[in-house]
Order: sequence, then structure tokens, then C-alpha cells
Amino acid sequence: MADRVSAKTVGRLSLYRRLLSGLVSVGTRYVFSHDLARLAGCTAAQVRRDIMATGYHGSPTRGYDTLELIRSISDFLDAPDGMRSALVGVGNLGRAILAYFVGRRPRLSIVAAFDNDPDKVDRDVHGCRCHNTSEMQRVIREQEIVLGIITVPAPEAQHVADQLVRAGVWGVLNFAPAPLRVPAHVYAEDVDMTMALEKVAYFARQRQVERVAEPEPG
Amino acid sequence: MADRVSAKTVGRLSLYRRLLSGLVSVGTRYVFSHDLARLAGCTAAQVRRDIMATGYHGSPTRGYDTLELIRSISDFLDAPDGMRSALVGVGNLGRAILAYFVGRRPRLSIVAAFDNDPDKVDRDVHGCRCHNTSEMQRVIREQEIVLGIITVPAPEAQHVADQLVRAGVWGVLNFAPAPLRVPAHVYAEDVDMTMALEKVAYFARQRQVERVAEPEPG
DNA sequence: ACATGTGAAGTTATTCACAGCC
DNA sequence: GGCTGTGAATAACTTCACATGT
Repeated sequence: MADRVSAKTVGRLSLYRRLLSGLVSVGTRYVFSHDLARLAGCTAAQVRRDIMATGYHGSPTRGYDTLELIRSISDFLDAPDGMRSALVGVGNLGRAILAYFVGRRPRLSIVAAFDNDPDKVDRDVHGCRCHNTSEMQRVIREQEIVLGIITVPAPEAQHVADQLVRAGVWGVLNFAPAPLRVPAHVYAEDVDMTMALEKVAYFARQRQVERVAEPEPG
Repeated sequence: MADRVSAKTVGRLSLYRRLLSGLVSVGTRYVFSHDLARLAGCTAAQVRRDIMATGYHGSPTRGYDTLELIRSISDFLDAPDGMRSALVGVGNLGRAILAYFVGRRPRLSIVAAFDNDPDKVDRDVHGCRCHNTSEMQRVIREQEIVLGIITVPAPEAQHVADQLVRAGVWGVLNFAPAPLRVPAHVYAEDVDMTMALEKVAYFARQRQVERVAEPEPG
């Protein structure tokens, strides 16, 4: 658990934990790496490697104890005192994310939203108070918010990111279709839906072309 | 342009094209790989490698002709006759995606939406007709839809994916936080926002820990 | 001079395959 | 026998570095 872990492993651990929670909720006490792999859509070796990073050890006879493994992944991923996020841009996408996250994870919570629209400011959106963007610096410092989620239109994204960084956040999750520039001490991740759709379009077509060219694979 | 191209390269090509469109719209005729790299947040060598896949060649003196490169990437990525998509699940996230995509790309368009809510069925949502889910098979075949976008809650996602596959789609883009199982001839991609946020949380904290431990980096 | 295009090298990620254990 | 944990092998991806062209 001391050595550097890749972004992919971290992402998959987050996924395993979610899958494990589902298993626990239907009463499953133990899983084998193969089962988790099938659920996660990867290989069993991958699952075992990833779990190594958390320091947890399963049993060759029973596999992994679901609750213990959830705890181990959580110890690895989560900050002991939790981390608080703010969302900027309460459009459709912002609301969708608020609806999904608010009140779900106590250790990774969205505690404030920002928008310029007077119809949204000073109201609760899916249980999260929306402030005017001009209040960003103050609210982020007062509420000890360390993560920012950007759901504004692309042209505003970089400016919002700069404001978030100035307010002292450590990480930014950007949904605007424009890569961000942030200082080295801030971690930024882009979720690009256009890219995702174009990837699907490309590879879906590619497979179809192959299928037509070579209808009998074996 | 004949050999297999990686998903990462395809994704970046999609990004380059978007960045190039922005450059064209402000009148930029030529770019060097370094410029594109800075905008895309990667290295110049990466840009040049990726562009190789499209078969386009720049000039050592002027760099890449923005319009020509857009055309080359489009020839590489896009289906000649375009591809039509359907979105299933007209909640906040579904509406956000419709608002963003509808009417934007003629060669990769969302032409139908599906939901079970009677308040949404047979109405237009952001310019896209919403049908009852029971109509899925018929509409997808009639309108020659080949891609599905899933924005329903996690428990319904697999069932929706199965319906889409049965209706004959080639690819699925899944926003529900549950990995899908699809047959080998269908391409599926998951966009997992929870995973993305947890990744940001983890690495943001990690950097902060390092910063505190070692405040003077050089 | 300085940029592209690209083999070669380097780096990172995944899978194999088997020792060890129940 | 079939699982985990993991060194070793493989594959995938990125960067280097330089030949080539203008």
C-alpha cells in the first residue's frame, strides 16, 4: 500500500467496491476473483493484482470476504475524515450529478453548488444549496471544500477551474468538453462525453465492418 | 489507416478535431504539433503519432492545415453515411446529453429518445422525439439506429442494453454505474462518473499529502 | 533552423503460469 | 482440485531522437 498505484487500478477499486456493496446487499459473504472479474468486465488476474494494492488478502478456499474487502478498499481510497466537493454549473448535467451524489456517500459529499442564474441561487437543488458564483471563494474556504466539479459550458470551464484553484481546491473533475490547465499540485480529470460517443461510433462500426467481411469467425 | 488503432488514439483524434474546429472558428489556418499538444494536454510526439493513423501529412514549414486535418480526421472517424443513435432514459442526465448533442453533428446524431414516463412520451425533448420504451424495437429498426446511449438507473441498465442489442444496435454508451455485458459483436463503453470522482478524490489527496511531506520540490 | 514522420527505446499495464495453501 | 498471490513474460502505450525535407 506504500508504492504508487496507477489511475486505472484506483478506478477499478472504486468499481469493485460498488459491485461488492451490491453483493453484500443480496447477502453474499464471499467472492472469488473470477466472480468479481465477471461483474467488473475484466480478468481475474487483474482483480487479484488490484486488490494487492489495498493490502487485503483473501483465502484460497473461500475467496474474499465481501465486507472485509469493502473495508480494505475504503481504507485505501477514502480520506479518513472525508472530502467535500462543490459543483459549479447547475444545468441539466449539474442537476443529474447532484441528484446522483447528494446524500449518498458521507465520505465524499457534494456540499455546495454554484450558478449565476438568479432563479437557482439561494435555493436547494436536490438537497444541495446553490450559491452565486461570486461567493465561490468564501464558501469553499468556509466549508473546507477540496474538490470541484465543473459542469458549465466549455467556454467558461477554464475560468471556473482557475477560480476553484485560487480558492484552494486539490482536485477538479471536469465535464466540459475542453481540457483544463491546472497547476501541478492540483489533480484534474476530464470526462468527455463527446469523445466517448465518438469512440463508440468508431469501434461499433469497425466491428460491424469486420463482421461483414468475415462472417464465420471460427 | 489500415492497421488497428487503439481506443486511446481514437479518443484523442476526436479531441483534436474539436480543438481544431475551435481554431478554425477564430481563423487559424495552420498549427504545429506542439500547439495541438498544449491544447490537448499531451505531448507533441503523441499528436504526431495519432495523426499518422489518419494518413494525413503536415508540412515541416507550416505544420498542419487545420481544415485539411479536420477533414482527414473526419474521414477516419466518421461513417460516410453517418450513424444514428437513440437515448434511453430521459432523466436529468439524458436531457443534458440530448441538449448537448441534438442538432450538433449531422454525422453522429441522436434521432430518438425512450422513456416510460407518460409525461415525456410522444413529446419533443430538446428537439428529439421521446417514445415509450415498448416502441424501442420498432423505432430502432425503422429509423436505422445503430448506437444506443443508456441513461437509466443502474438496475435497469442491463435490461435496456439487452433490448438495444436485440433491436440490432452495434454499439452502446452506458452512463449507468454498472458495467454491461453485451455480445462480442457489439461495442460497449462505460462512462462511470462515480469512478471518476473517486479517482479525483484519491489523487488529489495523494498530491496534497506529498506536498505537505515535501514542500520544496526542487 | 525547425518541424514532421517514424524506427527504436523506454515505460506502463496486463496476462501468464506456477508455488503455496486449504 | 481450485483458489490466491506474485515473479516473469508479454503486450500496449508513450517518448526519444534523429533522418529527412523545406
